[in-house]
Amino acid sequence: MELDDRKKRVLQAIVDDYVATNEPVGSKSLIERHDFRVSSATLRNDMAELERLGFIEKPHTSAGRVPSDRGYREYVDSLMKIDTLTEKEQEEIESNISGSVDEAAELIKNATHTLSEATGFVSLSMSPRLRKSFLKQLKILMIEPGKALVVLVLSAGVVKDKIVRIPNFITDEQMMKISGSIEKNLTGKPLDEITLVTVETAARDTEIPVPLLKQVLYEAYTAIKQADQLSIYLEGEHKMLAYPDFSSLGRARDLLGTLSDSGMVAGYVNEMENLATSSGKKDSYMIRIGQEIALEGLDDCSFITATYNMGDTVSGNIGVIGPKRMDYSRVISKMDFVKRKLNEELKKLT
Amino acid sequence: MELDDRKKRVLQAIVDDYVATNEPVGSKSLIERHDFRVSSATLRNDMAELERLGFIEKPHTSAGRVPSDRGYREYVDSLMKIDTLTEKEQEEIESNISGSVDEAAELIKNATHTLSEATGFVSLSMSPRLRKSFLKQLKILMIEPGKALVVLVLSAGVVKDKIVRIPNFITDEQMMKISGSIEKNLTGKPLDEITLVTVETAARDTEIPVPLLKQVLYEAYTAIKQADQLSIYLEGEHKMLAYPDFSSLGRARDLLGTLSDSGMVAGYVNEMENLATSSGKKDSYMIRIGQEIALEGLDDCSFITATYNMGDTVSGNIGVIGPKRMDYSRVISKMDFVKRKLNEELKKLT
DNA sequence: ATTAGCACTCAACCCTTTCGAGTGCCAACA
DNA sequence: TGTTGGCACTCGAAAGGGTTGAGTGCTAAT
Repeated sequence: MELDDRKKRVLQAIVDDYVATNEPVGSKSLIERHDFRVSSATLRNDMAELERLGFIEKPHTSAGRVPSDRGYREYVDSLMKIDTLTEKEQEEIESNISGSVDEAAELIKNATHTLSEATGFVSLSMSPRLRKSFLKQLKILMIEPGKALVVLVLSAGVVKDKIVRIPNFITDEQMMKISGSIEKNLTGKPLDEITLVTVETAARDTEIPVPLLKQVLYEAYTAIKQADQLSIYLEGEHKMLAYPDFSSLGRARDLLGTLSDSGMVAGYVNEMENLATSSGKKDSYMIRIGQEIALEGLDDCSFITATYNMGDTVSGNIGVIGPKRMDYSRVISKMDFVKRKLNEELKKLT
Repeated sequence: MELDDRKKRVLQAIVDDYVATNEPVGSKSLIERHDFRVSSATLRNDMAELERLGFIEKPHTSAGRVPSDRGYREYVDSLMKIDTLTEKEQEEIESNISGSVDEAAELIKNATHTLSEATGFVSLSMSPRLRKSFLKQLKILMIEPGKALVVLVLSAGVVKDKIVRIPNFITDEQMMKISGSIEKNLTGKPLDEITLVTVETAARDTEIPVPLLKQVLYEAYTAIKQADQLSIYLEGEHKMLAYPDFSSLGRARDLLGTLSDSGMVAGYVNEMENLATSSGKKDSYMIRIGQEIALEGLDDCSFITATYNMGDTVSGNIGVIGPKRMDYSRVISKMDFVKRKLNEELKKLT
């Protein structure tokens, strides 16, 4: 069921035109805009065929054709050619991302912001998946009686901390001992190999009374687990309102409603990432179109993600959500460029 | 130019009805819904007068009346009666805010979330203004050569940290000395009294080579200043789309566009707070209506803020942004309750 | 000061008409 | 067999026109 050459061109032209004009495209206007050397009637036949195959559809009987999800899919998979950014576009992105930033989190935020600005769409980033990063330091600072700060330094230069409750009468010195022995025994271990048991055995030979010890260890453990938690950063939601695709209040509300549930979006991105990783087919970017996205209200959107890297074992995602009627080529090339720059900058931090 | 009694009642009724129905209210329907003991013609006269005075206006010649900004102002200033929350409402809020949370930031976020849920509007919180809080601890942790973590513990239990660059060859011991003497000399000082000079003099008598010292001190200083920076947290923007007041795409876009510029909103809130503080008239809450709000796109909104407290010297704001056609009484009482609960919980943390 | 009555206004709604881009299909053609 | 011109048909969008009804201001009487 391969499409013949002209049909491919027709589908490509339909997507291009529809993206550009937001009007269903008809056989006649196709002829006008493109140099097909055939008549409109011929195209009509081709279009009827494309419709039969499910690549395009008509909003109503007497309107032009519009690409279906499958049509877009075919387009991004084999028809579009990724274009390259102009010098100016590159510079613009570059100047926004680089800059003297000392924390990875901020850098990633910058990149996300830049991505949203550059594409005009919603952009997002997932915090790095730290479960494969390893512990470099663990300190517990006494803040006041009953309260301490657990500070974790992880590979890839990430620092996390958490305020925890501790027994009131524990001394500074005891705390040093505990954190010292946790640190000594767990340094170099990936986070996902650290369990409550590992923490407990790590601190076994400090001579602290067990009940005291237990609570501290438990809190240290939760601090470690918390560091491992994913978070998501979303930006530019309001930009979606500018696109006619969401000019119906209802659609816009559904969309923004879903996006506002950042936990849900994060879960979805994560799931997709896991799926892609485990299935082995790891492209440089990943596209979900329309109904392929298992999130309510995103039926008219496409969701494009890429993976950034921090060191060898740690990675996260950045992504863009826009109307599925988008200029995929531009968006992908921009995202790719942002990703590359981000990777470069992240490398500098380590 | 005091309004006579009946005119007050008329204005009040108009606001109430308009808030409830979102339809311009006419003399006849006023009579039906309220127990005025006069005829519609009389009300028409009153309404004409209220319009002349600028409290109400007509969308078009032959429609009913709608409160003007000034009308709402009069309403909130002297007509409305704040109602009390039902047990159930109270419980709902209470259960959402309390809970075992160890960090103030998280608590405030919870409160903001609750506020948005309870009102159905956009809610926001400003981070505590820490300039009046004082330094309790300052530690500098070496992370790796050239990189350190400055950890500040402030009064009111707030902890801030920042990764900074330091000279490569500085030793652990030297660092201890530096942070030790900064801490010793600055502990107890309010943040806003700490300047680069104070920091430098604080560490004067460590025997570290000056160039090294200078950079570390500078970084410590920036870390302190950064802790002092305000940030804002906004939630529930998408909820505004549910209100007919923003059913025009244009208005909705302007509104969400402005709200997405969180720096701008933060600046505005801060400015208002300063103004209120300096002018001395410190109410338990503060209302800005429609055009009174100096932010683009919020012409149809009202902006209500209150102040929460962390300890004696530190405070911040929580607030609600909703359509100006809102049930002020309910919103205010809810916000007030959230504020009180938040204050209670914050107290528990210290 | 209040009221009944009346003429007037104007957005909202509904109905109809017109318009035109686009379609499917067919018969003719290379 | 693929391509083409021609033609009848479809149907949403836009434009026009009439009706409705809630609401108003004004006036004269109470």
